[in-house]
Amino acid sequence: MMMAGLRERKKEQTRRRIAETALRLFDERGYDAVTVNEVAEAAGVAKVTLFAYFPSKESLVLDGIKDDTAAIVDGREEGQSPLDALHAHYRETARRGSGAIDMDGLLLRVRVITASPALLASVHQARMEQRHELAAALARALPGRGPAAQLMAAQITAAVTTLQEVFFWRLSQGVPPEEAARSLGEDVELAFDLLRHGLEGGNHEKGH
Amino acid sequence: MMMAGLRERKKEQTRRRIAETALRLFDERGYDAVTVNEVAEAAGVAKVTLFAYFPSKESLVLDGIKDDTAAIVDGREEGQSPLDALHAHYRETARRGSGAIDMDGLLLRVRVITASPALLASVHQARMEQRHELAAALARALPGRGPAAQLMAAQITAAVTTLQEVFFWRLSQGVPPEEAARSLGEDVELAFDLLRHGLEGGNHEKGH
DNA sequence: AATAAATCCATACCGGGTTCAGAAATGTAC
DNA sequence: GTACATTTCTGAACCCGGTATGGATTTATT
Repeated sequence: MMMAGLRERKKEQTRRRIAETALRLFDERGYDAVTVNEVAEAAGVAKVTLFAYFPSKESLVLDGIKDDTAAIVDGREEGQSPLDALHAHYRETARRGSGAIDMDGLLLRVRVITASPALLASVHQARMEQRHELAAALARALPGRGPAAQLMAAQITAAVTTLQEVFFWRLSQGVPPEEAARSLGEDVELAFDLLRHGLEGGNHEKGH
Repeated sequence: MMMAGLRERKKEQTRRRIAETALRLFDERGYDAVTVNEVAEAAGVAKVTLFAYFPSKESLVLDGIKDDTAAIVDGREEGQSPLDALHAHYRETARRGSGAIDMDGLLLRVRVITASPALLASVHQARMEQRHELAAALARALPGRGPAAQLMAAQITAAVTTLQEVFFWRLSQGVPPEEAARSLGEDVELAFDLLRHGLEGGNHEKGH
């Protein structure tokens, strides 16, 4: 009859316990200084069990941090340009931003990530894959020549990435979430203005 | 009297032997499937010795593949904008391109790299560092607000990266080097046009 | 030939990650 | 509640990349 499974509840519980233990230890002593054996022991499971729940040490931190730009492009409304769709999405994200998700957990994660070169490398790797998917989506959206889509995807991904970085950098500097969210709103407009009209186009105080 | 060092010659020779052996094995059987022990053995040295010459397995392939955009910006002529300096540099690179360096060795390296997720991740990591340096250089060059410099650095790095990728992709598809170099020249102009005037500015056939 | 310095190597070790055989827990049937 | 199948967990051994160490070999100088 399979009635909501007690097994599955325990599994989820164990999974959360492992992830939380790991994040706490990483924050206390640094990602690289904590071994997965310690995490497993502190969480009360065996190393093998830990790796049954998480495929790698990195995934203990990076579980579900994606930002699927390709899906946004693919799912845009008829007649809307890819750039407009992305602009609308990130404008909306910035507006929601402040109160929506739990800032504390997120900020903890970001703190752990930015403190570890290994995790940063992994994040970057994920972004590369995302960029390739976006390039494919753009090529679908505007079937012109290849290199243009790749160049656009690269620049868009770079801009979005930088928005995230600047946002979290502000938060880590102690800027209160509401103000950081407001600045993010401004940065989104700046970023898409740069994307649309170029680095030497507008009023963003650049000489010659 | 130190007469040109026989020691140093032997060292260089050993170093080359290790690197060439590694590249050959990686190309034959794949980077991940070859252990450094095998490389060391095939090159006739001990594992420890290999790591005395190269700091990591990756560096056997990625030795000296950087592309220092920050230095180009810092070393530009008086009155020249950062973007112009970079544009001139890559235009020149594309012109020289074809005959200058040994395409075969380079192409072999690129083939090995693109076939290995681990190496790709490492390349990407290096680019991230390069991007941060470029952001610092841009902030020095045009002391405006912070986020703009970071956004510009991100977009420029993304464009340059994509130029390389498209170039090597063409080569790997069998396009003859001279033609690939010519296409690279065109792509350089396209990329900097996009950078200067934006993704929806010019004549690069984008509809919406 | 003697000596100082550089180079090399065997071995043992560490941490991340996997494999495997079985122990423990859970679900099901009687 | 007992018996059995299935899932989950575990300890131990192992692989690979990388480091530490102490000694052996080669090279350069006198």
